Amino acid sequence: MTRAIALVDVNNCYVSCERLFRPDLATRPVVVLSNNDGCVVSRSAEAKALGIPMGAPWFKIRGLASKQGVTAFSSNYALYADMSNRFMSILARFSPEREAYSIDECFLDLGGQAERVALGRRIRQTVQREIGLPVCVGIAPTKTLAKLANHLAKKQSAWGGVCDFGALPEGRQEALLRGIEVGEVWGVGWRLREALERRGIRTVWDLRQADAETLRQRFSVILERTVRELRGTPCLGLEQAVADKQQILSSRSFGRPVASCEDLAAAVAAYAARAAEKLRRQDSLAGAVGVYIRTYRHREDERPYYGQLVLPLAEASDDSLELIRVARLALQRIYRPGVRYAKAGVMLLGLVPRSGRQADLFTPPEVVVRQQRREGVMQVLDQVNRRWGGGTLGPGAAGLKHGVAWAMRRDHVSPAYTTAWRDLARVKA
DNA sequence: TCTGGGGTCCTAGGACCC
DNA sequence: TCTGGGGTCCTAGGACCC
Repeated sequence: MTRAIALVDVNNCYVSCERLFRPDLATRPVVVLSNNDGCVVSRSAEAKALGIPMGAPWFKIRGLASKQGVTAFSSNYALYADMSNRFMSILARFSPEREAYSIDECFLDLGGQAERVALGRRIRQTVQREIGLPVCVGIAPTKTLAKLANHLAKKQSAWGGVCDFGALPEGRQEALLRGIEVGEVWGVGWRLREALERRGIRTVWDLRQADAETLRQRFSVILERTVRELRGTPCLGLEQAVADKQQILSSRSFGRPVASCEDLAAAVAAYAARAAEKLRRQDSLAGAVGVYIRTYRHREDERPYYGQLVLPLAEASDDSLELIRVARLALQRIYRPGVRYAKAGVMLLGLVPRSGRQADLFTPPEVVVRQQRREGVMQVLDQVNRRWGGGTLGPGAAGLKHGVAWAMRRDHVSPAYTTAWRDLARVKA
C-alpha cells in the first residue's frame, strides 16, 4: 500500500465560522473582510456566484453588494482561532501524524490505511456534527497532489467532498489534471503562472510532463520539487513540530491617515509591545528591531514614501520597554513631517532561544538586579493579558486602547461568541 | 476616507578572508 | 601596484503561501 496524505480543509472558513452563530445566513451571500474592512478575504458560495472576486476592495463593491443582499463581517480572529483549535483537536483522533498547515487546513498521514474514502467521509461527518464546519478531504501520495485532490473535491460535487486521487486509474488522473489550470498548483503564483504559460505550460498535466531539471535551471529548486511531487514522488515531509518563528512582525493599516510623529510613535509602541508578547510566548530573544512606515499605496495625488530601518540591539532582549525604546529610535530616523501615513509595522529579527542567552561576566550586579526586576514585570504583564484578554495591561507609551487616532476600522464585527462570557449566544427557553 | 496581516524560502550580490 | 580562485556570511529583494 502506498503512502497516503490527506489534506482536510474548511470550506470558506471565515464565512462558515460566522454562519455558525447566524443560521439565518446559511443560504445567503456572505463575505468576511480583512482588517480595517479593507478587502474581501472569504466568500460564501452565494457571494462567489454573484461575481464578487477574492480580494475585492470593500469600498468599491459595498454599494452593489448591499443592494444584492450581501452580509459583510469584519474579521473576528478570536472566533476563527478558537474554531481552528477545535477543528485540529478533532483531526487528532484520526491520525497521530499531522501538520496543522494553516488556520483552516491540516495534513494527515493516513499511513497504509485501506478504505481511505470511507475514512475521509467519517472525518467530514465528525467535523460537521461536532463543530458544524463543512470540510473537504483530498487524498494522494504527496502533499502537492493532496492539495489538488482537495481542490477537485471542492469544485466537483460528484466527489461528495472526498477525493482519493491516488486510487484513480492513470487515464482518469490525466484527464483530471488536463482540466486544471497550472496556476492552481500549490507553489505556482501569478508570476510563475505567466512565465510557465509563455512556455506553453498551461495545465497541471503540462507541468507534470515538463522536464524537472530544465525547470530547476530556468526557475528554482522549488518548482523542480513541485514537478516531482506532481508525479507522485514525495519531496515534502509532514512538519509536525511547530518550529519557532525566525522573525516576528506586528503591523497595521490605520483607520485614517496619521501624520503626527506622536501618533505614529504611539502606534509603533503598541505594535512593538504586541510583537514582544509573541516573542516571549515562544521563549526567544530578539537581536534587532525593524520599523517601517508607508503612505497610501493606491493614491496618485500624493508622493509615495516608504521608510524602513533596522537597528541592532546591544544585547538580545525580550523586554517590551527596551524593544519599544529602540523601535521609537528607529521611527525618529525615518519619520518625515508633512506626510500622511497609512501603515506602520514593527519587526523583531535575529531571534535566538532564550535559554541560549550569554551571561556577561562583567555585568555589574545592580544591572543584573534591574534586569531581573524587569523580567518580573514582563511576566506579570503577560499573565494579566492572558487571563483578562490582550491589551488589558500595556506600556503607557502605547496610548489608551480606545479612541486613538490610528485604531483600525471594524464596522461589522461579530461578537466573540466562543471566547468572551459576555458574548455567549443566548438560547431562548 | 477608501485595497489585510503574518510568515517562509531561495537567490543574487557584496564584503571579507585566505 | 591590483592579479586569481574559492569560500563564508550577511542582506535585500522577489516569489509564494494562507
